[in-house]
Amino acid sequence: MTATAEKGLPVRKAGLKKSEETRRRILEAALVIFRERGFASATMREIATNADVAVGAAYYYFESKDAIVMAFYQRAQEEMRPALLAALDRSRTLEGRLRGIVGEKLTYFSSNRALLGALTAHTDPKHPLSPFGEATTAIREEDVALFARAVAQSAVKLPKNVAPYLPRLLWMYQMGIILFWVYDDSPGQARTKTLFDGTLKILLLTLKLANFPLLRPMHKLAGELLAAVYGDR
Amino acid sequence: MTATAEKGLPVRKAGLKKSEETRRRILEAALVIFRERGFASATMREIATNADVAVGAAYYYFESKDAIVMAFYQRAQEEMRPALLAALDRSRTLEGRLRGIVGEKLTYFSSNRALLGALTAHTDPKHPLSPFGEATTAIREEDVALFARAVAQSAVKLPKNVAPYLPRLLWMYQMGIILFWVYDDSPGQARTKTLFDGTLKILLLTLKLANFPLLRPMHKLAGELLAAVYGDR
DNA sequence: CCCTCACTTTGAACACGTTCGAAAATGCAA
DNA sequence: TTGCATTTTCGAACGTGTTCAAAGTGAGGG
Repeated sequence: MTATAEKGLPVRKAGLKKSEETRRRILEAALVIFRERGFASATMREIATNADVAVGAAYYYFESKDAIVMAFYQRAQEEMRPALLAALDRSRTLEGRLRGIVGEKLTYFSSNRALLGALTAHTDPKHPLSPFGEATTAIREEDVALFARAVAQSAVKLPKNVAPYLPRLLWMYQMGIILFWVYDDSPGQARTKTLFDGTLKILLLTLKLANFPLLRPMHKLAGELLAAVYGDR
Repeated sequence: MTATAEKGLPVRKAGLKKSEETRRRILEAALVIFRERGFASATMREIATNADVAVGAAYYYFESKDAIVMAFYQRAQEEMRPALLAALDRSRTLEGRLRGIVGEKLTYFSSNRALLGALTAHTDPKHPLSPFGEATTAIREEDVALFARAVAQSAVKLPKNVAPYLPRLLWMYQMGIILFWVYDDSPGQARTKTLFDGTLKILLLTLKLANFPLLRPMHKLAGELLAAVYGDR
């Protein structure tokens, strides 16, 4: 080890203004190029050049090229927060709230659809950009909490053994919709709208039907399965 | 363009024995290293060295590092074919057949779980290794046909509007199970077994319940949705 | 025997993401 | 101001996947 700073986490004393400016400039330069020519074909050298720094500087502020996308994602999470919370207030029904959440997200990301692809591209939980990995735990949990609130005061009554998993299941569902959207080539991503409308109806119908006695064996199975796979947390 | 051969597709005259031997040697060397240290950290130079050729030769036989994994996948498909067909004959019930198919696959890949991860890691249909992409169309369609046969003479009766999609849905389901298995850290991948058993029960129960009049609105929704999303093919 | 021509093999070279030692800039206490 | 530690910047260098012009190989025809 040398005298170099350890992780790009300045010790916060003075001069934090200027360095934040630089970090911001690099991020912005990167996003412009990402949007223009895609994540893969963007070059760290080019990003650095456009931000008027040397490559090394880019790596002083961002651990890796992936980390830049991650920073974009984190910023998105912060910027979307108010709109998402507002969406919860706008409607009391689960349907309205889910429409609100997913709608807000797709709107927010609409000009960055390809870039979002860099995030959804990795299934492997060990990959730093995977939506299922450790690196994204914080964001994911905040999101799950949002769905928990969406469910909380709405009129959905579920069997006790599946209810605790509903927020996580809804998060998964939302993830699927977004994933589909990212790779949806239809004009205006019309197919995603169809998919969302259709699956949402089915979802709500399923929740309603869940209380019929006929489906009791189903609850039991589902509850046991969820407990086993998710563990106890 | 030079006098170089165009695509690694020899014109078949003489000497095809030797070149196939070389191709095989490269593939084998690569697989050994992939299994030992994973796909990512394996090096084309190392693969070439272990196969007693120069890097260039490796690229003469395989378009890319990814293409080597693809070759592994194609070989797997061929080698598994008899066992999969046998599994269909072994049982007449859908449950038995699904268990057979998934069981055979997981058994076959058990010594290459990490390597399979290189294939399942990519969601993006444009990625050459994505299970959903064009590059894997042939393999995917053969697989879907297998599920079609599995459904064909079994006793499942489904509403006419969803039945045509069942093979593709089952393929998706299987894909999900395999994906879970690839990243399943539990000892002996026990969680995957739990997941498979549980979801399979739910799946079969759903198919049974599908004929109850109560669920008619569900069929309608599902049928319309599937038609819209899958298109007409 | 040697020439031809397609097939095969070679390894230097390229662009990429990333690392790192060192220098420059900055901030602060004396 | 000076001296010193910390933060920031730099860019050459490394290992990677991949490309490509050049050279090697060998079977069949002259």
